Amino acid sequence: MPKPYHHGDLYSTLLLEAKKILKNEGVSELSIRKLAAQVGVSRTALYHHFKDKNSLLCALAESGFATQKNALQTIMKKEKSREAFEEYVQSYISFAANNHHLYDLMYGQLIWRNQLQTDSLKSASRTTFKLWIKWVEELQMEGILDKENSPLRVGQACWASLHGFARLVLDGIYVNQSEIKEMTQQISKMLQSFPKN
Amino acid sequence: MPKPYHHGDLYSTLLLEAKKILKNEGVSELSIRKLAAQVGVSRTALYHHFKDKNSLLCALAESGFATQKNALQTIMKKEKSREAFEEYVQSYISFAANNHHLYDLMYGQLIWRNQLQTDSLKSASRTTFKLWIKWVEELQMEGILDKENSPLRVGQACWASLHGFARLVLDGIYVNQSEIKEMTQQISKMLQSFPKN
DNA sequence: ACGCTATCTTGACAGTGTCAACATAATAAA
DNA sequence: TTTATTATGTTGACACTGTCAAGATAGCGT
Repeated sequence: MPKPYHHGDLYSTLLLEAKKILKNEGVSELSIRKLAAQVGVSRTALYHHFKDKNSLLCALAESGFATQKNALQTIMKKEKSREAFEEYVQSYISFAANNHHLYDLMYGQLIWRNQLQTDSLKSASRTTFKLWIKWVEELQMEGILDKENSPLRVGQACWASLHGFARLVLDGIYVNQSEIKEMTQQISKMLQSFPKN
Repeated sequence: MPKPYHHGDLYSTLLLEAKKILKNEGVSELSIRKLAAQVGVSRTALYHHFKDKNSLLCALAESGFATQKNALQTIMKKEKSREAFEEYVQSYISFAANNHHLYDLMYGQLIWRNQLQTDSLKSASRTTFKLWIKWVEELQMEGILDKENSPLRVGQACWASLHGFARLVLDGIYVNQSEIKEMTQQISKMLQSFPKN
């Protein structure tokens, strides 16, 4: 039986296969033509399901925000403690390390520079960020994070630090694996607020 | 008089013109063919002066590390104070903001991922980093930065925060200009160590 | 059965980096 | 000074890339 002219569920298949390529080879190796070949479809079939390559990348990034949001939600159910905060910091860096190329996509210039985000991606990332700020506020009330500044400010500052460290690790500027865990702990401590006396 | 077959100083001219394109249009718009056309030379003339495109990009990044090193050197001559530290934080973010695409190149994955750096670039960046660590040590001795950890660790952690914030600004994730200065101050404060009682 | 629309295909175009082969100029050796 | 060598610049070609236009095929509602 020859393969049918219509694929049936090309949208999902493309996303799935694109995820594989992204995970294994990185965004630089994710070309539309290669993806199409791997799925067994012509070069331009994708354009009936995604506006362009950017839309595909946005869809991939969006799924990343969903998993990050889930991770946040589960940790927010736990007791608010310094240990929980460190655990989150640890998991944030782990997520970045284990999803190298996806993280690039989620927070990299490829999509964000020049505001190329899909509306759908915008709202997904905003939702995740808002949840993060909410948790920061809760931790502030517990005295774990600095109370002197607004949840938004503290959340932004903490996230900047996490993101910066993640980037340095991912970009190969910090490479020593044993250092990384140690440094993660230190950053976690550095971000916390401790009683002054 | 027709233009001579040999350019005379093509290496410098290529670097200069590449810098212009990088500054005005970004690395994504810096193509070898466009650069060659702009200089008035054939597409492949560059290959007699640079091994490949990556080498050209490394050379550009290298010049960035030189200016960052100079900035560090001048501020290190000043009195070691909390104000000096904040000034450096401010200048770091300013450098990133004013040299958008150059900063991308210096710390971005394009060069660092997969260890594509030129030996020359490696040593330039290492020199700048070592100087930074040295200053951190001096600030530790003044009680401005945390003394409990090694200069290397504290320097890495601080730099991660600066880099992270710079990236978020450059990638258009933080855009509000008025917020940026305020946040820079907060990060500067957050990184400093204050007496516990 | 007919027409409409969604889906998929091939052909084409303007880009990209870079290798091979060749042309020209400057420089070192005879 | 002539000759050989090396440095520098040129054109042609190749394998890529994303995406538009036009045409082919299938499914679905009327």
